[in-house]
This record gives sequence, C-alpha cells and structure tokens, in this order.
Amino acid sequence: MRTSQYLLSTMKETPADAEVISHKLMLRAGMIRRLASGMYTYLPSGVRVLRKVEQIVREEMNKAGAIEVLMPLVQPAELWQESGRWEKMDAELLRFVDRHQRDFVLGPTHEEVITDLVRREITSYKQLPLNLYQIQTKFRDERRPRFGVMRAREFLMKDAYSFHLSQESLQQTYDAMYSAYCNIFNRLGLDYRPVLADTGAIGGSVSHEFHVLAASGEDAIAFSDTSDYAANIEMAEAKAPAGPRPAPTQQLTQVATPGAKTVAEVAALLQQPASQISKTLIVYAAKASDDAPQTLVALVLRGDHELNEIKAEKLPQVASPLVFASEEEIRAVMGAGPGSLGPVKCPLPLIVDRSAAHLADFSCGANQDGFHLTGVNWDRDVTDYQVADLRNVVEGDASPCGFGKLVIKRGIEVGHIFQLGDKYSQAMKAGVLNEEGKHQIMTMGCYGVGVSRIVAAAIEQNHDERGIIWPDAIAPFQVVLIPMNMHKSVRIAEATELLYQQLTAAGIEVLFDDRKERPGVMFADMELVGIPHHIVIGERNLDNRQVEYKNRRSGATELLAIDEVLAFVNQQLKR
RNA sequence: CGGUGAUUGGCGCAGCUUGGUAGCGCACUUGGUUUGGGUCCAAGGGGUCGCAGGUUCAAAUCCUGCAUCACCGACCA
Repeated sequence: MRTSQYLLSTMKETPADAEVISHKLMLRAGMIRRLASGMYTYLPSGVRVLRKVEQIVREEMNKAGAIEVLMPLVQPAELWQESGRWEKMDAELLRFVDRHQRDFVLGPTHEEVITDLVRREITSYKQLPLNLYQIQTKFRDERRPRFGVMRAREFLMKDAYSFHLSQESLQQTYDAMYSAYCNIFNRLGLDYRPVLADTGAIGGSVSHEFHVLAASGEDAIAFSDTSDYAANIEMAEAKAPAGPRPAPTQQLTQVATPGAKTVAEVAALLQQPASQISKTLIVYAAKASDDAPQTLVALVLRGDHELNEIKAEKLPQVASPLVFASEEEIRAVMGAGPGSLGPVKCPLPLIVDRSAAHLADFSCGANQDGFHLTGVNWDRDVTDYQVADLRNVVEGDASPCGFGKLVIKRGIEVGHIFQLGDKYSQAMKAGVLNEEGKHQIMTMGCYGVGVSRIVAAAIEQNHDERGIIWPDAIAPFQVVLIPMNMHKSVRIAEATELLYQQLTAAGIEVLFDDRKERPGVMFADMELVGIPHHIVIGERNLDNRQVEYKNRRSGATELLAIDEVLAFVNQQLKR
C-alpha cells in the first residue's frame, strides 16, 4: 500500500474528549472517528487491526472445534420474552418497533437466538456436543460509554455457545475453550491472565474471565503472591483473620460524638484507627413472598473495609438486587440515622463480616443520633448475629487458596467463559431425544471475546510517548518504507520501488510512504501509527548499497545490505 | 440514573465579565524555500458562533427552554 493511495488521517492534536491513552492514540493514528456517544467509525488502519484480531480468534476457534455461524443484529422481542430477559434487562437492552408495530431489540448478546436455532435444528443426542460461534456487532446501551472503543455501545464480539447432554461434555468443551483463549492471547502477544469470575446476570456456575493487565483497567483482580491463584475482586473470598478473637478488656461505654457520621470523622474524634470501628449498613431483606411487607437487614463491616454487593446479594436473607434502605426507613426501625448505627441492641437481623466479627473492644454507632459506643465486644454485648463473607478483599489479605498473600492489580476484561447450565435451554425448551429415547433438556456453555476491546487493550499495553507499538501479529502493516527525498532523487525512488515490490511479492504487508513530505513528518507519522519495522532509504547509505532498519519497539537501528532486506524482515517476523 | 462542565471553520482554543465589522495556532490550497526528526516566507479558501425563543436600534456575548458531548459518582452509614 502506498500512503498516497491510502487514508492515513493522522492528527497532531488530540480531540479534547479522549481520556485514556488507547482512545487518544486511536484517534490520532487515524484508526477511529466518533459518530455518536459510544459509536465509532473504523478508518482503514483501524479495520486492518480489527480484522487481524478477528482472524486470529476465528482460527483458534476453528482449531478448537467450534463452527462459525452469523446471526442477525436485530432480534424479535418474542425470544427475549420467552427467556424472561425482556423484563429482566433494563435500559441496556435497546428496543424499538418496526413498521408493523412489532417489538425488536438490538442484540447485546445472542443466547436467545442461538438457543432458538439449536432447538429447531438439533433433535438427537447423536448431534451433540455442538459448539457454534459468530463474530458479530453487538449493541449495549451502556449507562456510561467511555474510553473510546473500550466501553463502547456498539462493539465487535466473538461469541460461542455450546450444547451438551452431560456436565462432563460441557466441562470438556469449557476446557477446550479455556486453552483456545490462552492460544488467542498468546498469539496476539498480550500480557494476560485468566481469573476466576462471578457469573453475574448471565447466570450459571463455573466462570473465568481473561484480563489484559493494564493500569487503566476497569476491573480489580486479586492475585496470590505465591500460587497461581487469580480471581476477580468481586469473587475473591475474604478469609476470616487467623487465630482466635482477642478477649474483651474494656467496658461498654457510650460517648457523645456530635456531628461525626463517617468512619473517618468518628476515627478522628475517638482517636482510633478505622479498623477498630464497625460500620452498619441497612439493606432490604429478601421477601418470603411477593406481597409480604418489605423488611430490613443490618450488615456490619469493619470501618476500613468495603461491602461486596455481589457477596451480599447471594445471601438468602438479603434482597437481590441489593437495595440500600432510605434514611426514613432506617429511622423508623433504628431510632437513629445513618452514621450513628451499630449492632448493639439492633432490632434487625444482623449479618457480620468475618473480619468485623473478629474485632474486640471495638467502636460503633449507639443507635442514637450523636452518640457512639466504645469497648464493644461480640457475644457479651451482642448475642444474636450471623457471620458471613461480606467484604472486598484488600491487598495483603491471606489468599483464599491457602498460599501467600493477595496482590491487587487492574485488568481489562477481554474474554469471559461460562458454564451456563440449563438456564436458557430450560426457559426455551431446547432439548433432544437421548439414548433412551426420552426428551432431555440440553446444558449450555457460552464463551465471549471482545474483539474491538482487544484492539484498545493492546494499545494500553503497547505504546510510548510517540505512539502505538503494535505486536507483529496485529499491526496494520508489518513494514514501512520511508524514502528520504524520493521526489528529488531517482535512485531513492527506484531503490524504494524495488524493495516495495520484493517485500510485497513475498506476502509481507508493506506501507510505502511515497508522500512528498519532509523526513520528520514521515518518521513521526509512522511511529504514531505504530508499524513495528521501519526501513529508511537515504542517499548516504545507498552509496554503499545499504538501507537503515529501525525497530519501533526497541528503537535500535542497524544498516542492512539492500539485497538482504527481505531475508532480514522475514527473520524479524519469524516467518 | 444523580452531579458538574462544555458546545465558536476539519482539530485545539481565544473572544462573552462591560452587547457594536468573528479571531489565533494546527490542518487545507497556490507559489517559493528547505530536505535524516513535525522547515521557513508569502498569498488564499473555509464559520447558520449547538438549536429554538426572548430582551435590545443592535446578541457569539444578556435571559429562558431544548439538544448533544464529556468528566465525576453510583459505599452512604
């Protein structure tokens, strides 16, 4: 490709609304342009990278035995009503009507469509297991699109769905997908980790996320510093502190704490660390039946810990989704407002986090505005309570695997695999005849890769102050030819032309910068775009039949005999 | 969904307080100059000042409403 025939569209300045590095660089390097909030047009360089990622994903899926299909982006509402997600999903599901007043959605994912397809096509156990995938645009009307294509509303995703009659078969495919994903991210050249994950709204049991490690990642991941344990922080179990709880040494005392409401204020007033103070959160209790009156539950945490809403929701006593009680609701039962609450003489059922339950002589609200209690002790001052894991793990906690301590890092979720079970197949009655000739509901797995998000994640991990540094596998071009003053020098033009033809004929993706630009402009543009291998053709070196090679990542340069360029590039690309 | 802020040429911004001929840098076009790291000089083209309404002799500027976009938050006890 010659730049004169290409749409390079690089920019010196960054549009003001770009926040993260990948977003800025994708705009500046001419990969994307914003059309509306969370929706982007891909320019030629962007498409090239996107297609490469897509192709690697496709090859590894095929290798792992999955079969490609393509389903519509627009889906009829009936399927979503059948699965129950029409009511369950909120505004994230974009709905609209066609000219016949029929309801449709823009597919945020394709469980319903694939389950509908499979229940029609698959009738016998002999046809199982089956793993179908597609690479298709999705639309999720995100609450808050941000970071360019990293959290866009419209994005490209590979999604696969597998169908089985037994857990063993599902596990086999799940394992195959796990290793296919490792192959994908290895080939992409990214620093990634598979981590244990919560199954969230999609449902199911076993689940792993694949994260590209980057400081700008939206997710926190907990790693053991000695084993290979890794889990999303939402999922990581907070173990009870080691050893027995210290014995009480202090008397229960009420102290006036006028105006002190937050843990920080109370800690300052009482001259105690936040870890010696408990905080009490009031949330909705789970209802026994739909028409039962709403009751409340009190959750108790150490002052320096955060509630993990996912863990709380999973408790049978707690309403799901989690709802915090309003101040009026709290006052009606507790007789005091938020900021003065505590477990002593608490009229609500108490659920205490493991770490909070390990405290002795701690402080808490007195359930009377403007007062706190000190010297509080479990079992002496509070008798009726239950202990559970309620909090997010923090750096330095004991690892749940039993080995080492936890380290917290940030990651970008680029892949997610689930064992779904029969959630969709049951709701949509997708079954086959088994060996005994009896109807049996299939069990399912689903496996996603965020193709467009990978592009952004790769940049987050591979850039410097001059621009993008593409891994060879996904670079828009592998090699760029940069001639010095080609428009004045026939020798340069001829030598560059020859190299261009040689490399192109060898199947290498070459960009030939034939613009009538000054050298500095070409260098700057090609570094911004991130092409991994640069060949500079200049008069001086040409006298010795040499050209200069420059590696974008290392910055190292060396002189090459002009006849050796092809062999050298092949070796660089490990072909 | 709540809070804050922005909207002036393709991009980045000034002008608005105190109403009176719409400006700067980059980019673009033409000519010259320069040529191994975003040269320099000159001459040009390009703007319904987000939209609608109001105040005024006069509105980018003041007032009202709307739209779009961005950032922050969604632990608060």
